[in-house]
Amino acid sequence: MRYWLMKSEPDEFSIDDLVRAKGRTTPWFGVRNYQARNYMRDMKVGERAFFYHSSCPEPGIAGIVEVSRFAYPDATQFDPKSDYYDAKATRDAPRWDHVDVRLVEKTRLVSLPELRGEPALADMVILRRGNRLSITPVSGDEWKAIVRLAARMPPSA
DNA sequence: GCCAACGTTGGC
DNA sequence: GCCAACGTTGGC
Repeated sequence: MRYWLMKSEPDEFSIDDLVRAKGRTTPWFGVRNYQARNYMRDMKVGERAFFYHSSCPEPGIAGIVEVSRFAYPDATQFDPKSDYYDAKATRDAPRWDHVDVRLVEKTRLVSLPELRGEPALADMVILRRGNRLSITPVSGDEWKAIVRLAARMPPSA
C-alpha cells in the first residue's frame, strides 16, 4: 500500500470542484509527463493521495482522495479541441493513462510554509528544490505527519 | 512578471 | 547519443 501526492491548479480543478463532482469522483486527466504517468500506472485501487493546490495564492494540501479506478487511457489526448490533445497518440497506441480518484475528505488547507516547517517532512519530494513533478510518492511516515498536521487547528500566523 | 529548475525536442 | 535551445512549472 503506497501513498501519493497529486497536484492540481485550483483554477483548473480544485478540491471544491471534486466535492461537487458526480460521485465525488474524477478522472485525473491532463497529465503529460512520463514519470507522473508511470506513477499513476503503479497506483492500486484503494490507495490514498493528498490533493495539492499548486500555482495559486495559497499552495498546499487541500484534501485526501483515493484511487477508485486503475489506470486507463486519458480521453483528452484524442480530442483535437482539448488543451491536452496529443497528435502522436492514437486509440491503438495511447500515450497517456490516468486513474480515477474519489474524495475521501476535504481537509483544512495545510499550507506550503507549514509543510516546510515540519521536521518530519524534511526529505519530502514535493519540498525539494526544483521539484515540478505533478504526481509524487509519499512515504508512510510523511503521510502520518501530514494527516496529523491537517487534524490540528491552523497555526495562528 | 520574474526566474530557477527541469523535461523535451531536434539538429548534428 | 550529445547537447543547445526552447517550453513549462510553480513559488515568490
